[in-house]
Amino acid sequence: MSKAKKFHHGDLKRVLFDVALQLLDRGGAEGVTIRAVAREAGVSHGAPVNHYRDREALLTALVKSQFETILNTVEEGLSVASAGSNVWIEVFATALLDFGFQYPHRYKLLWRGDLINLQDPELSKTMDQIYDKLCDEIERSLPATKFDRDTVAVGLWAMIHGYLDMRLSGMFVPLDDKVSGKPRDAALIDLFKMLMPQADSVKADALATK
Amino acid sequence: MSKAKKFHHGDLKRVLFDVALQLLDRGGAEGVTIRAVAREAGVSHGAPVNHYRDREALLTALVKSQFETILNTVEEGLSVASAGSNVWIEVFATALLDFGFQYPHRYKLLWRGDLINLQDPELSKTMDQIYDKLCDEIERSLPATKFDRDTVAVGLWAMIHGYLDMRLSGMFVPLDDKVSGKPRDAALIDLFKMLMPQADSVKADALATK
DNA sequence: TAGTCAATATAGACACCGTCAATTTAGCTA
DNA sequence: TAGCTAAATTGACGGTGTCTATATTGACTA
Repeated sequence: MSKAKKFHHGDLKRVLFDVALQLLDRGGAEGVTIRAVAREAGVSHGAPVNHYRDREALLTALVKSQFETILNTVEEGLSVASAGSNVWIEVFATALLDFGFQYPHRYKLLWRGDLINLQDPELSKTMDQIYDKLCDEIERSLPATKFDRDTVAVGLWAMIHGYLDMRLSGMFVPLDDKVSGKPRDAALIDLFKMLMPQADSVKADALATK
Repeated sequence: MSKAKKFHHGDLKRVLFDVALQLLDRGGAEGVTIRAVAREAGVSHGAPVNHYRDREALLTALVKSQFETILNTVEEGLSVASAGSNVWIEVFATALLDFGFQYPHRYKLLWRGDLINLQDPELSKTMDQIYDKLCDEIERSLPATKFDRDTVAVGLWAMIHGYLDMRLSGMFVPLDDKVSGKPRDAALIDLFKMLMPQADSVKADALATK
């Protein structure tokens, strides 16, 4: 007999997870309270402790699953990218940007180190996998530059994350790039591509904005 | 007679502000509660409402003051920077990085759009002033590129903010750049400088493809 | 000097929250 | 069927923000 459908309310752990994700999308991390999740799941406020030790554990589970989603998106994108090109920049950037704009509250939660358990080994592992994928691609397309591949990896991730974070915090109004006419996020990707040395063709492509 | 030192506990508004900043540095935004601030100020939990409408107003006041500090640092740095050079990149980046590493909890609060009042006109004004300073410098040192100056401004700010945010969230371990031997944040500044025309041959070349 | 009054501070209440402890329930198994 | 154990309930505790009614203060006025 599977773990599911065993007790009073069936697979409560799954229900709690789904409800929590729903509440997150609706009202942000602030709205994901143990009591609200229990209420929404039709269960007493003390029930969740049997499945998630505390609020931190619940939020950590949410974050873990979302990083796994992002990892999958990145892996899928890279699997169809041609080697040697710097399509990986777009793959990685759009994976984050699309996710962030589609699920702003989920994205914000990813970086709430004060609410989740950063020591969770599964969480670290998933994050490392994403980072390693990024580094692998840099290594392949940037054999030797004056920059450490980690610096390029951190630089790209930082720029994308910073842009998303500021946008999702409502800190500034997004306008299109006045030169290329592209949305700002696309212009930022082009900007970053300029840092890639061997990409004369790519650079030309990036700059050939009409 | 000034507003200060007028009632029961003297300039309570000032005391509340100072205590709140202290609590912020100690325990992050989570630790800045109306009741804790009142307790620390030796006053009843209902007293603060006379000076800050609610918690959001108190936190917004903190954020406002910190952005003003950053603006001052940027202005001072720019006042001694030679025109036409790329020094503004360092001035802007180090203003944020130094502030963030010195006061991590203050920095994190700056971007907690869910805790503060983003509509506050004084707050928007200070943020706009910082952004405009940045754009002015870009305009002066990058007369004509394929990129909108706003894209360069957003790109720099996003990269610095993203790096700081990830570092302060405890999301990754900082290592030195293996090529230059510099700390990662310094390497990121160098990375960004490559986008500026008068620095290296690579980007001058790229920009020449206009 | 006595009186007025608005600004300020207090104290209590309410509805939340997370978490803990004691208790009851449900489902499996021996 | 009896017993065992995981799961769920219930109630409590201390914390939070914010709202009320009440009391105090201090500055100005008559």
